[in-house]
This record gives sequence, C-alpha cells and structure tokens, in this order.
Amino acid sequence: MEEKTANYTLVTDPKELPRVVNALEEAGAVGADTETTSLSPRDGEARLLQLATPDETFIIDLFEVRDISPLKEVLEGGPVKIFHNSKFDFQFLKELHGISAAPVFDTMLAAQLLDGGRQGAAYGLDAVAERYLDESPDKSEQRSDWSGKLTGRQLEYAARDAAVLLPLREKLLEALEAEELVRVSKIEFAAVSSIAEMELAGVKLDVGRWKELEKTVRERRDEAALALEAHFPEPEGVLPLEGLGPRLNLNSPQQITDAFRSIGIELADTKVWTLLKVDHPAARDLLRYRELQKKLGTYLETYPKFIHPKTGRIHASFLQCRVPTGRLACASPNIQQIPHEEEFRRCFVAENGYTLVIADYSQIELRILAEVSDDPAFVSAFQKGEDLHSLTAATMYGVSMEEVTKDQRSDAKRINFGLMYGRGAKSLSAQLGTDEARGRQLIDEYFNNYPKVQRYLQRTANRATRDRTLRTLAGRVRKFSNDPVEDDRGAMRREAMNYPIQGSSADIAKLALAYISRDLRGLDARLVNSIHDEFVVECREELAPEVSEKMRGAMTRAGERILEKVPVEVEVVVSREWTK
DNA sequence: GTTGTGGGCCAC
DNA sequence: AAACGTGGCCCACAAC
Repeated sequence: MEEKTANYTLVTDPKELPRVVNALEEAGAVGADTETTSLSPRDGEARLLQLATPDETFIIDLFEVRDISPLKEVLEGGPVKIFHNSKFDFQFLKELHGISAAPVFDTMLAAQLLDGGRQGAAYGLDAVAERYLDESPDKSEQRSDWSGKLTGRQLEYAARDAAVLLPLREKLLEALEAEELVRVSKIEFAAVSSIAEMELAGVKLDVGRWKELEKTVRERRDEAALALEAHFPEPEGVLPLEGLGPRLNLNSPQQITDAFRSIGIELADTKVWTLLKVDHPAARDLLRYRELQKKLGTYLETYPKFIHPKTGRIHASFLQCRVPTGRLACASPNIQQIPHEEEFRRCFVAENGYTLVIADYSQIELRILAEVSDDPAFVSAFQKGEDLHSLTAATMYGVSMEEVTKDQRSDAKRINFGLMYGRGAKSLSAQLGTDEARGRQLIDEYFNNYPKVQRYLQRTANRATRDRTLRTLAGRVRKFSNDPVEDDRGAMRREAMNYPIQGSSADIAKLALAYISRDLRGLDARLVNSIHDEFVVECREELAPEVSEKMRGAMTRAGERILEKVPVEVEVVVSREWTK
C-alpha cells in the first residue's frame, strides 16, 4: 500500500521497494534519515527509513516492510547518502538490517570541520540548517514515540528531515570547497563506518579478572587510608565509639587541606606536584591513597556497569569531531584512558577462539614534526631508521649513540615530547629534577641541534597569532579565537605549536581507520578500540598473521598518504590480552 | 533530587 | 596563579 501526499510517499508494502530503488538509482544524491525507538541499536529498532531524492521523498515504515534487502545494493553503493550524524543511522541499518551505507556525506561532520574546532557550537540538524539555509526545521517530534501509530505531524517531520539534507549538502559542499576542506572531509566521511562498526563490536572485559583486581586494589586502598588517617589527630571531645565513622573525607581537597594544616603543613593545593615537594610521610600516603582511589572509582567499580546485557561487551562511544585537533574523543566509558599497567590491560581480552592484534605507529608525532619542520637531522634520523631519542641524547650530551645511558635517553625523550607541546624551561627542569638554568641550557642545546624545529615552532605560533588559523597536513583547519588573555599567557602559542602535529596525527589515524576496515572486510576480524596512534582488532586466532600484515599495510599506506619525506613504522603484537 | 563547577588525574 | 598540548570522568561542594 502506498500513500502519497504533497510532501512524501509512505511505503508500507514491500512491492513498492523496486520503484524506490529505481528512483534512488537515478538520483545523484539521496537525503537519508532514520527514526528509531531508542538511541541504541542494541536496545531499539528503526521505525522509519526516509530517503529523499530531488523529486520525491520516500518514508519506509520498517514495522510494515521488515525486509529491505532490495535496497541493500543501492544503499551500499550508488548515489551518495547524505545523513546528519551518519554514525547513528549507519549503526541501525547495519545492526538491524545488515546494510552498510556508503558512500556517505555527513552534514554534521561537514559543519564541524568548517567551524575549525570552535567549542560550544550547536550541531543538531536544526542549528546547522539554520546556519547554512536560513531555515530551521522543527525538531519537536524528534523525541516523540516512534513505536506506535504515527501521526501526520510525525511523518511530515520525518520527510522534511531527509529532504532538507539535499540543499544543505549543496551549501556545505560549496563551503568545504571554498575553504579547501574537501580532502579532510573525505577522510572523515570514510572513517564513519569504521567508527560505527567499532562501537557495534564493543570490547570484551574479563569480569573475573577485573573483580579480582578490584578486590586487591580495594584492600590496598583501605590500607593507604588507614596509614593516611593515622597522621591526623582525633578531634577533641569525640568518644571512641563516635569516632568509628569516617571523621575525615579523604577525597575532599578542602578537608585534606584543613587536616594538613592541623599538623602544621600549609598546602597551596593538593596536586601531585605540590605534594611531592612536601617532606612529610602524610604527603606520600595521600598520593598513594589518591592513586588507588582513582583506579577504584574511575575504572574498577565503574566499567562493569557498561557491559551490555545483550552482547556481554562494553560499547563505548567515539566522538568523531569533538576535539579541535581532529583526534577522536571517547566516552561512556572512555576506553582510551585505561591505566597502562598490565594488571588493567590484561583484563581486556578476545573471545574464545579469537585473539587481539594490536598495532601502533612508532613515534608518529615526532615523525610529523620532522616532516613539517624539514629539519635535516630529524628527517635523516627517521630515514635511516635511527632511534630519535638516543640521537637527541647523544648530541645533547656530546656522546656517541652507543654511549647514551638510559637516563640520558629518558631525558631526551621528555624534551622531545615537551617541546612539541610548547613546554618551557621552568616546567621542563621541574620534570627533569634540575634547576631552571639547566633546563634553559638543555632547550638551547636541543634547538642548536635541530634549528629548523625551533624555526618551525616559532613560525607556527606567529602565524596563528597573525592569521588566527592553522592547518594540518590533510588540510584540517583550526581557528583560534582572538583572546588577549590566552595570548598573554602563551596558551595560544602552545596550542598552535601542537596543533599541526597532533592534528596531522589524527588525519593519519582516521585514514588508517578507513583502510583497516576496508582491508579486513570479509574476514572474521573487527576493530574494537582506537587510541590515537594504536588500533586493536579482534579476529579468529588462525587469522592473526594475515590480519597483522593487513593492519601493518593499511596503517603504513595511511601514513604515506600524509607524509612525503618521512617513513612511518608500525609495530604489531598478537595477544589474547591487550598487553604488549 | 538535579545540575553545574572546580580540583584532580587517567590516557596519548 | 601558573607557566605542557588534547580529551573524559570521579568526587566534593554549592545552588536550585
């Protein structure tokens, strides 16, 4: 049965699908949207699939037309599908209908790229349409009940949401072209399906191990709490029995500051750096307590709550264009910030019969610094496959590469990373445990050895101050606000120095995401985590050698697409646990 | 009760 | 006041 009104065609009969396919095949681009009964494809269903061509908008009632396999071919190839936040729709189509939408144009990602990492802007379809089309679609039906009998208002809303994407894409495409953001937008659009599938796959937590670890860390935490409390006197006039409850909240910086004052120690704050300078065992005990409390509260007690009852796995959310530099952010939970200690990482495992393949770029940000600065010593070190930290240490301390000690290499590593982030003599010397003059001296020597690195960093900061805009190697833009306070403090200069490095690394990583999924297609293998320069794939055990080589190849090619002079190196480890 | 903010700390 | 870039999250605390 087909019901046609001025605005849309409601499809409730599978026999109508061939006509929909024909119309889509003839369109150059299709506005596409879904209305769902839940925000998660694990907890709900897609009720409507709206497909808008310039001539006609189809609304397919998926409760009436359960099988949309006739649409599979045209949705997986053919005309570009325009979505707003395509990850969301992709996941419902993939999980519930086995369809991987491609190619896509995402109006939300496009708007975010055009804003150059501006914080706080709204990126709902209504806000973006208002900005680029001077009209604002009514979103009042967005959160309405899509599981029952649908009203005319709902259907009109649904049709409009898909149809508006056609003119919106045209405007955004013009803007992307004008701002030379087409290349990076293609990288983003190609990464969507990888990120969407990675979330769908989720990651397996070995709950037995995790609970065991929780128990031991809790015991350690309780011991640390007792040791810490013992430093502080009982309040006057409290009877022994009344003192049984917690008299001092050890998690409260305020109460901790008061408690330290009571034993004659004035704290400016209770940060690690401050406490390390305090020569009293209470400071040591507080740091120990904090470390364990953090692990217990943030990770051990929290992560099991995220295991989905249906899949038994943790499905984090990756936010594709939240971070101004282009990196992925991750939330609910953030599986990019699991403590690096083996006792934590070994709890993230592969299913029985499967294994993890863990691949990471070796020193990718330093390679990018070599590329963008074109410093001869830097570039040639990477071209020769030398260890850059050792080289830095050798030249700074005036010894040969073989003579470099562990400590010297470790100092050089801190300097290499620190200067990339705009670090100064004061904080560097503090980290290295030396005085400021020595820090200054080390930085000067460093820049003497790598003069083009210094020139690059200064020029980049200057350009950002002048133009208020910078680009990564793939052309991603960051716009810097004109904030005199930040300029004064040098914060903007440091952000500027870091942006092309961190941002180009993100360019490479996003390209790699797309390449990895493409190269693993057809194999029983899937991405399960992405941590900036590291990718974790879960695959059948017997596929590990093949998957390893495919990941290495995909990541290398992604790097080579962005870096012209400097080679990239990828390290691959196969393990049933997320350890190296 | 919910919401917002700041201190503090985990990752790369 | 701090002086290291990018995030997310826990907790305390205050306001509503």
